[in-house]
Amino acid sequence: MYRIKITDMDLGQIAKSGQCFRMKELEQGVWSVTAGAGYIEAVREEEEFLFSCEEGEFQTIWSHYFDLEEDYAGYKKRVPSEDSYLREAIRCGWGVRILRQDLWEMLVTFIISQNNNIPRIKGSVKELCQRFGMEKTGKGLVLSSDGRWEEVWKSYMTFPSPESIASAGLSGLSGLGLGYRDKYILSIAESCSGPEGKKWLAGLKEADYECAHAMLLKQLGIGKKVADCVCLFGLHHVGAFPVDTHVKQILTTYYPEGFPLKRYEGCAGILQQYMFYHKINRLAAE
DNA sequence: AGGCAGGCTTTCT
DNA sequence: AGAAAGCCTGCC
Repeated sequence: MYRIKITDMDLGQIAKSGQCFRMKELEQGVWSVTAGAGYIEAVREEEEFLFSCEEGEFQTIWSHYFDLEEDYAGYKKRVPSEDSYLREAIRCGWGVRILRQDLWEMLVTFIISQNNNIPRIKGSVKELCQRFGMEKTGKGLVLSSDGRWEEVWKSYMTFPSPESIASAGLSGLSGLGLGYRDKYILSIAESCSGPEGKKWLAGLKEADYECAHAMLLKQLGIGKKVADCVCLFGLHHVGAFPVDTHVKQILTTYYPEGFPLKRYEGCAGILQQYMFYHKINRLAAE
């Protein structure tokens, strides 16, 4: 186990921020996270977090995954008090961070997300992993009878590879609740399969934001919005600013003169996450 | 060329 | 019924 103090992070808020669809609360504030890198569970203990891994693994994998190198307090300071809407959104979603998730997984999940609702997206992603992922074991946390946290082995499903989805074919993708998006998923799986696919993914990672966005737009089923989500959540181009139906409503309501993208250059995507979180969680939180 | 209407699967509110 | 982290096609 590893204990560490982390500021500007709340796992419940991250789970409800619409950027990841496989995080879940097990019990008593214990969160399970399945990433390309593996599996971990975490719980908050006042100022600190307790993770179900050793320090070495945390430093090499999870510190990066939770984006701990980034200064979120610094991002927040860039929003002036005059911008009362964004100040309120940040107050509401103070613990949201942009996770460093797997690029391939972000491609699939954000294609699924189009014209869709979050419960259904989660269902499709879960079914996809159940059907085509691999079963692995990783360490989790349990509270022992004397009130101490202990590590236990748990089993989890990995996110399926491009090849496993591609070989399933269209018929293999039925019953997952993908709807008309099934052909988009098959297409992106084919694009990412084999040596050619690996090369394309590697090139995407190398590219800057403009170039990556253009590469993504060439894929079937990826438009401007999904491309921006992949740039933001899969490539960590935090200047990307996905405009979906919720953000569109926010912009017309609070920024009728236009959102000051210039002022927030280089961090618009992070602010977009606070806005999105506030929009879909404000009612439940009040 | 660039913009717009209509259609698309299915679930949730 | 209308909306949901939209995109594709065909038409102008």
